[in-house]
Amino acid sequence: MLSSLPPREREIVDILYERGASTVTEIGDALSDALSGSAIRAMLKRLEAKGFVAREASERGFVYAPSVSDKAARKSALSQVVRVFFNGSATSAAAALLGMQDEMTGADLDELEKMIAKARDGRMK
Amino acid sequence: MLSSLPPREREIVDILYERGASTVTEIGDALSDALSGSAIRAMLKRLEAKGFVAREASERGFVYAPSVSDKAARKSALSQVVRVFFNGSATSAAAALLGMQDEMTGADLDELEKMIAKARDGRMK
DNA sequence: AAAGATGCGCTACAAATGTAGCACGCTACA
DNA sequence: TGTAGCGTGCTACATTTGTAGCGCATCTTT
Repeated sequence: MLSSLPPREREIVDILYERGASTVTEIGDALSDALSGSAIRAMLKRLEAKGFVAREASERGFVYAPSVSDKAARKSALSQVVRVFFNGSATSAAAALLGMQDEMTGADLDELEKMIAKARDGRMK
Repeated sequence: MLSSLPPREREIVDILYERGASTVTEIGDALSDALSGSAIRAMLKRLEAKGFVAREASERGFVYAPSVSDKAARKSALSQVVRVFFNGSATSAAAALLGMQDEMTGADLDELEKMIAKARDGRMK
């Protein structure tokens, strides 16, 4: 599980999920505080050993990417938050999301409504 | 920030948010793998030093609780996930929540719709 | 081809984390 | 009234993290 990673390693995989496959240099730029390249590489090596990231050679050196699918990682992260902070209620979580209005446009709301309708359809079998 | 905690400490504060104020023994029970009481106490001590938990004496010994408000913690956790996994789109995140249907009842969906309507009202000022 | 840049993988090491053991004080109850 | 049980606070120690430095290839650029 992602949440079982130490802070720095965690930060790095987060960056990887956030911006997709990246090189060491790119990761360095995205990092909250500047680290030496070798430090980053050492982290990545551990992450690789633990099976959280995979790397692939390319022109500009190695590019690193999370080895757990975005989908799975999302789901895991979400259920984690739902369980810990919302007493297991996905609804409450969604409601809280709604509350963060600044991050939601009117169009977003429309779309969400559609999804609800759809979910409702799916549910009545 | 919570996410900057090492795995075990993280697990402990999660437990605290999940079940509210708890004693060392209760935390021990909730832990994924059994730890000695003193180990847990050492963790809590560090957490306390870092300002993440506060303790209060009571009949049955000390009870520990998160010192960051649930509300703030929720918000922080949520934006974290939204940023990392949903490209900053709260909507997408909410949609994903919808997708986890097993965790949503029909009544939940109704309620959500109401909240959307409300959010829409709030937005057109 | 000399002289910089890059990018890479060690190795090394300080600091933080994870955990247990010990000794102490306060019940409770045989 | 001693002894068995908790809950507590050290202290100590093994492991894991976090980070930098060095030396080696490449790739550029004169």
